[in-house]
Amino acid sequence: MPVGASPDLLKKLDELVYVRRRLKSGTILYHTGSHFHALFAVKSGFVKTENLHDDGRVQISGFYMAGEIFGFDGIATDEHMCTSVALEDSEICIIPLDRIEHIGHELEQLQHHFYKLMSREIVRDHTIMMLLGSMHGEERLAAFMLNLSQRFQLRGYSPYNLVLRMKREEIGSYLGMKVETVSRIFSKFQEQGLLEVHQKNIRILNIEGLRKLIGQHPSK
Amino acid sequence: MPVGASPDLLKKLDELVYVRRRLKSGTILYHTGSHFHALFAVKSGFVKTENLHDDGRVQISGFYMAGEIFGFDGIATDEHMCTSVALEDSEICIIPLDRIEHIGHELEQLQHHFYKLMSREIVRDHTIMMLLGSMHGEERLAAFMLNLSQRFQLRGYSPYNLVLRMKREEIGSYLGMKVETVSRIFSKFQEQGLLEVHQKNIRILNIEGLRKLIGQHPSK
DNA sequence: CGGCATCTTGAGTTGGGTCAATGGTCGTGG
DNA sequence: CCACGACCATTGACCCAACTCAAGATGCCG
Repeated sequence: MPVGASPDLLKKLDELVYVRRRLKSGTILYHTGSHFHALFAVKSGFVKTENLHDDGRVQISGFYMAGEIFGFDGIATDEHMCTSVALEDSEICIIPLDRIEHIGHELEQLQHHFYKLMSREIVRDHTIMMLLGSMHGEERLAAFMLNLSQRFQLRGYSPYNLVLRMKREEIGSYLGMKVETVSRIFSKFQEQGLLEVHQKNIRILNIEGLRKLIGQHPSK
Repeated sequence: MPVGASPDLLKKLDELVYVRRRLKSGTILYHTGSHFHALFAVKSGFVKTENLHDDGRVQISGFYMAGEIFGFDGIATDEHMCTSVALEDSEICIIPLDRIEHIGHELEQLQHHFYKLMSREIVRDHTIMMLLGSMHGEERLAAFMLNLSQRFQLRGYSPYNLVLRMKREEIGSYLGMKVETVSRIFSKFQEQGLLEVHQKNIRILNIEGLRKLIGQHPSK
């Protein structure tokens, strides 16, 4: 699920960075319809991207943490097709696409790296589609926690003590369920000794238990 | 939702095509884990891509018709992350990625075209996520029919008389619901005079009605 | 300390799943 | 040309996971 970048690539990215920018929590970086001019790399903090439907429904399509890149949605039509919002005070790097394409022209490997990044985003999306299309609530939340845990570890944080940056409602939107359901499942996981939940602080007590949960009800 | 290519691009693609290949209905073109070596353009016919979970669950992640390109899932790790299957006798073109990258090196516009194609796939996936995460069965099927209609039109077929190439079960897998539910909703749409359903032949009688259906139950 | 947002929990409802039976359609072989 | 069998689609009856509505609980910030 994570869309990350190797340290190697990150070094090269430094040459691409146009500006760094600080975002207050809640800041909208771009929204649906705004002109695409660059990709964004999360330097620190947490960002969500969400798709808004006319009738007011919202679907969160991604959460991005330090080291991850987002904004690929804007390349197709030169207009962003979703909205990105900082979930906490964050710092992001702005990477104009034409610069990638230009430097990629000289540095064939960089071009390939960017194809890989986009492909990874596609694979990640397919994972979410699998989750939304064929898993039960408990499996979805378990998969989500495991994914976060893995990404935290990748970024040098503990894979067991997570601090969620999003609220329950946002988790629900991402996983295709209502706040109440998210809350109930958290409680259930706690009763089962899988997690310890204190607000946004989650401690994973039984990671194997979470793993085994997925694929338990191969019904749906 | 569609991932297509402009006629302009298609012309350039001709230079990239390595081989054409005929596929019998049911042929697997690549499967999860197989080595990635090329992208594929549908010349004629119909192809699906599906993600398989260990426990046997299947999630169809895309349907591709003439003029559309698939296989981007393999770029991330040089291994395909899903399985592609021909839904009817089809003809496809094989486009090695290194050739794209090479020619793209000379022809900057081509490189940009490919970024656009991948971005379009990402945007399409987000649409499906929205559908799976926040729509009811009826809305999903309505959105699916409208999307197919639009793609048929784009390829020069009637947008009203559709011949489905996939079975109900596959529609269900794509839309995150069971065969029976797909069938029930088709029947309901027919009763309401929105569609005329004869097996895989669907006639759209009231396209506006279908559109209005989406966003009707902004609940979920 | 008060006010507001977020989170949790309970009770009742329902959309869509499960299971089971029936009905069509098509391809094959007698 | 018709009969058989395999596969696919439809329909009905029943059930359950997740939704809705409503009430509290908890935590955060001025």
